[in-house]
Amino acid sequence: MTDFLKGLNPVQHQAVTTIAGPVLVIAGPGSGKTRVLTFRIAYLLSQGVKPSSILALTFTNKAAREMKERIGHVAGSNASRVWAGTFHSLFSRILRIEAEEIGYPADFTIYDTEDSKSLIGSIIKEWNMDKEAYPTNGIRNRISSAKSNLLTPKAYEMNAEQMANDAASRIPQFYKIYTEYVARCRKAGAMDFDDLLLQFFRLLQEKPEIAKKYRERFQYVMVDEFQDTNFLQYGILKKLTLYNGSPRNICAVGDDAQSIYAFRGATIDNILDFEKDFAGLQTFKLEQNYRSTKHIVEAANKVIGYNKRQIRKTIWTDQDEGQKIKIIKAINDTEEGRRVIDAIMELKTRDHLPNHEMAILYRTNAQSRIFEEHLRRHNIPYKIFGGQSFYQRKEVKDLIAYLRTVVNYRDEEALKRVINFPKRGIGNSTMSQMAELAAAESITLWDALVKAGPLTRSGKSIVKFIEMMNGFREKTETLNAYDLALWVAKESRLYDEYASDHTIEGISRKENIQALLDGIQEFTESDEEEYTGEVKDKSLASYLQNIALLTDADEGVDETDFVSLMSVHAAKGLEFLAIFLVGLEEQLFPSFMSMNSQDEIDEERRLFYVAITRAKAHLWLTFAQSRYRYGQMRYNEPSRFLEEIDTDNLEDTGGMVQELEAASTPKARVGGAPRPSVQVAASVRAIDPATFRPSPSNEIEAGMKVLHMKFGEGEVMMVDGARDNRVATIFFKEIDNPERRIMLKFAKLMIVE
DNA sequence: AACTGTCGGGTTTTT
DNA sequence: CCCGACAGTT
Repeated sequence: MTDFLKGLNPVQHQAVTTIAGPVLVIAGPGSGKTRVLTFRIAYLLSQGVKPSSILALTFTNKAAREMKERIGHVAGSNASRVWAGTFHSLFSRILRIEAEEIGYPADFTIYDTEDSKSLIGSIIKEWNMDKEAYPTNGIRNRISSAKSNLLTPKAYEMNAEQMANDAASRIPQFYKIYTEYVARCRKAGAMDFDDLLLQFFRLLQEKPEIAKKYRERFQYVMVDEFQDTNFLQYGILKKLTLYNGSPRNICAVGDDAQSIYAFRGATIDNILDFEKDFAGLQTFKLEQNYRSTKHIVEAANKVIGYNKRQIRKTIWTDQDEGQKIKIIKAINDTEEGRRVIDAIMELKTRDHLPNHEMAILYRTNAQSRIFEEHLRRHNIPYKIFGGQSFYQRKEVKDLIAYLRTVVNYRDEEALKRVINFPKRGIGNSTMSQMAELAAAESITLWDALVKAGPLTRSGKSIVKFIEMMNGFREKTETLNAYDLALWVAKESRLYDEYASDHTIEGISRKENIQALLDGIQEFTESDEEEYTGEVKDKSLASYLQNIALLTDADEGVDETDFVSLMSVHAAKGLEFLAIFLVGLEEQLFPSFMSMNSQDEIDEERRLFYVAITRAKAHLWLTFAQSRYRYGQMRYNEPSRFLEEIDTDNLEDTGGMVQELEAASTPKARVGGAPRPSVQVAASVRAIDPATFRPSPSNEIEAGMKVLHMKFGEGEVMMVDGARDNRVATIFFKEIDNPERRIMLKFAKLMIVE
């Protein structure tokens, strides 16, 4: 019955079979984390736990799907009835049932980021506020973070610290926008992404009998990637598992070293608080890495050692040394692409690696283009994950907006999107009037349109539009989701609008509309809920709520053997035989947006750690000396993270190792003697990256005092070599082995005097 | 109301 | 470079 446990190592075994009470599993990369999670569920099932009383929360749909599939392998058909899915998807499903309890319609719509920004933009415009001072993006982030910290608009206004902060940031009106935003979402019968968590929290908080229902139902709660949970998500977990008489069966799995969503409010404080909140917590550390070879594991350990705050653990492997990590230095971004594809071709022909064992990872999605071009040129099948998802394309959103308006006439953002597309003579000035009317009479935008009637020239168009939409609404009674969507696409003239466009873009738009319709049809035909295994609600409203949470278009790829291209964030949790981590340059990785504090740099470093630990056997690190950015050629230095890898783990090709060594390690050692490890003494005072401005290398001369980010203050003893090859001997008094030879081309030094 | 051209700004990671 | 916002024109 529990034969499947045999393949586990002792710690894994304990983590799987300790099912009573709170459990924390700290799981290093490649340590069999997913295995532990899935086996744990299988073990619960084997012990007679009902599948529907297990709640398994993940962060991505992909992770959830994979988990269910793997439970299926171990536990059979029971697996499909386990509630396994993302926080957002599972809670939205519950909210759909319970929404009316907290004043939302069951057919509430979900505002995506674009809708939220658009709504904030409208508010700022309607109130004639300065949009320089109140940028929609920043306001949205602030609202999101307020919600994630359980600060309601009222609590926000009462919070002196927040208000002082806003005053100092010259956005004293922020709380008013926040208040209005929340009111407008409510009026529109809409929840944004954060609401899916926040409203569920409120439900548990304010409705004891409902809280009781879900507490009784979810006897076993499991959370994957616990390091990425925010305050609100942890709050929900506590609501579900901490109450009088609770069995407190909660199991959190995570790795502080892989926390990469701090920018979104995730905090590893949750891991630290977990111990305090759940007395008797049992902690298991999975430290053996089964994924990668020694060179990769050693490099990863070395790099992450530069981070300050972390939970102590030792990741080790008993695998072979394996191949050393290869570095590619390219002249520019085009050459970087070419050389990565050359390496891919070599892996294919010489090592016979299939495409699906190779991935190109980058910091920003925008970097994918060049690799795409080269792959296409070589006829290598590839798939890009992330980036603009199918459901975010204009034409797809247009049709969805029609459907949203049909389902929920209060949905203001959807209404604004469709009212004059295709053009029907209802322009901006009319809509501004309507918005004013709606505000003045406290009615919805839709009701304002109805009320306006045929008073002006545009009024006739409005009446026609309303009649059309009402016609659609009546059809919901008789048509299924697919037939209705088809009817709407045709009747609204949206389909014709795209079909009459014969440019390449237009054709692809039409195809996307078609693909969306196909997707709706598929939805109406399958019977089981993907994440809960329950009988599916096939209404149009249910469909819309479903797709609002999808990011990757799960379009079936014709090819099954493709090279994967994705951001490092998207790669979390995955593994490949060969990884190409590209664009390793200062400003890009670490990103210039995240160089303002030590904490931000540390998060970038964790991201780098996540990236390199995806590789099982082959790892390439590449950088370009120049690349196009905002239409201009930019020159960047190699990423600091390259210097942080021990040169012993790097393959010596093209002189790269010497260059990096010169940049960051002591003078060349003799023969094969063990080299002193590059330990930075703890006494080096922290240098604030914000004020650190490297001086041009050609200005550095003997006798100067300089600052180095890692080594602190130093005195230049001498400089030898010429132009590009100038090497300085510098005495850094704050570190062990104070005398360092540094290749000026690579080092970042700031002249002090 | 709709279309056209110009200007200036931003520019990360994701449910 | 690639958007979107805006002003000016039809």
